[in-house]
Amino acid sequence: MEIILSNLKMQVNEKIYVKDPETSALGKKILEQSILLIDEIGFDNFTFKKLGEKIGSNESSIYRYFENKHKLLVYLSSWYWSWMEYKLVFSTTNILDKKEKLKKAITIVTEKITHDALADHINEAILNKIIIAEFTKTLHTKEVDQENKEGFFLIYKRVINRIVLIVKEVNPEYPFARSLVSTIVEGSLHQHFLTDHLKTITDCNETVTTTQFYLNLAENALR
Amino acid sequence: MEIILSNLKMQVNEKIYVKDPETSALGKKILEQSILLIDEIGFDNFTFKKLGEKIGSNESSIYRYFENKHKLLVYLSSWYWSWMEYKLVFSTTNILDKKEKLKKAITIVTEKITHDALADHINEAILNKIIIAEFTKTLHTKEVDQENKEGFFLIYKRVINRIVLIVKEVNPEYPFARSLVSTIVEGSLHQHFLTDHLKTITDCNETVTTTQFYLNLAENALR
DNA sequence: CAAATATAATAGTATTACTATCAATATAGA
DNA sequence: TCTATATTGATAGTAATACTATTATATTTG
Repeated sequence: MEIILSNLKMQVNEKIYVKDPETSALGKKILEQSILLIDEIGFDNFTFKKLGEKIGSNESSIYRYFENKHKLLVYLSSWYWSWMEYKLVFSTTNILDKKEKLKKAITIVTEKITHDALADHINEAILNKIIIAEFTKTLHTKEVDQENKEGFFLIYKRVINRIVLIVKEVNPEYPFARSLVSTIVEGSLHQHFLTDHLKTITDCNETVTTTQFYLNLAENALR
Repeated sequence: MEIILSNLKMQVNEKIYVKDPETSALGKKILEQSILLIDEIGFDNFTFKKLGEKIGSNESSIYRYFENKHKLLVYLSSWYWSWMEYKLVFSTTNILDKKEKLKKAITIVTEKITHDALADHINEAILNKIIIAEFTKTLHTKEVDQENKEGFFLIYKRVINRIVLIVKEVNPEYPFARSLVSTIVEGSLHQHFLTDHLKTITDCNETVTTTQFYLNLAENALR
């Protein structure tokens, strides 16, 4: 997987950026360091000025890549879900047993990422932390319908619909495949968040994992 | 229920506000009109200046009730979950059958609110819309641990833990009661959001409801 | 009626979220 | 290698945001 992924460029909708950050050293630096800075101070306190200082670049240079910080977060999220899609496709294609295939898929999307490091300038473990803490903000805006039309969330939706297909293979009669999968994908981010911050309303921790909870939930739902 | 609730003051942690908005006409106007304005323009575009203009009051007067707009959103959320707790307790106390009790509880927390109007200055249907669109933002901040310590999310957690108790009555062996309930409560807000904005990744709509999906999910999980 | 309290009006600061302009530098092509 | 072009950096500036402080004016209460 490492060989394949390190040669692949994650696909991100062109409308998200002004200039493709993967095409220059500065662009890659923006991606790399914005992940670290958002993780450090949180997306709400994150500004292009602070990022400029961190990378020794001017604020105005960053604006040449992204219109605003929201679009940067949408970009990072798209990158993340594109990466997730590769992991998903790669790990499930050769599994013949349908139930095993679904198990693998659920494991991939619900696991906490701890040490993957396939693209040199993107730290996937920290990006996963950002997705857990901030992904919801990419959707919860007044512009969501417009941005959805423009395809900003295509990859995210495609990841979900790929798993929906696997669910339908396991149980074609189950009437809530899409809601089940979107609940698992979004819910697992939420459970990770609760494990980190509101432990009294989750059972997930180091020993009982989010993955176990959702494997159990899906298995019971599709029986 | 109407008589009881209209005489009850929802409990909200004192640390959330500077001055209790329920104690004055201006305070109530702030609550009433902030709900309408946040629904109209979205929380990100909402400012105390705009709210001041809307209610014919000065920005500085609003700051005497709430330190900032984040605390106002936390207040509105607490009010909402406090109201939800009353509905929950009131509707489930006299149900003896455990499964029926759980069904009722899940129905209460997953239903879309369309016409309740119990507190004269708070429009619960619009508040429910705000909770669907914006509640996640009260939790996803860098200050979440500090604010959790100060009790900002107590009522929300209490609502979840009340339902957890009912789940445990239905099936004491089930090992994921807290995660199941937090998934249902948060997930149903998410499914409502998807129904409104990303229809391709949900099965919930006017005919197949979010409530039906979660009733089915919980029933299968606890079998 | 006086005292206390609440609200309004005004002004001011620091930060944010940009945009515009121009100079410096790197790069790529002829 | 020279030159044109693209890229980045530096500076400046604007409008809006997120407040704080002060003082004046109502309003309530004792």
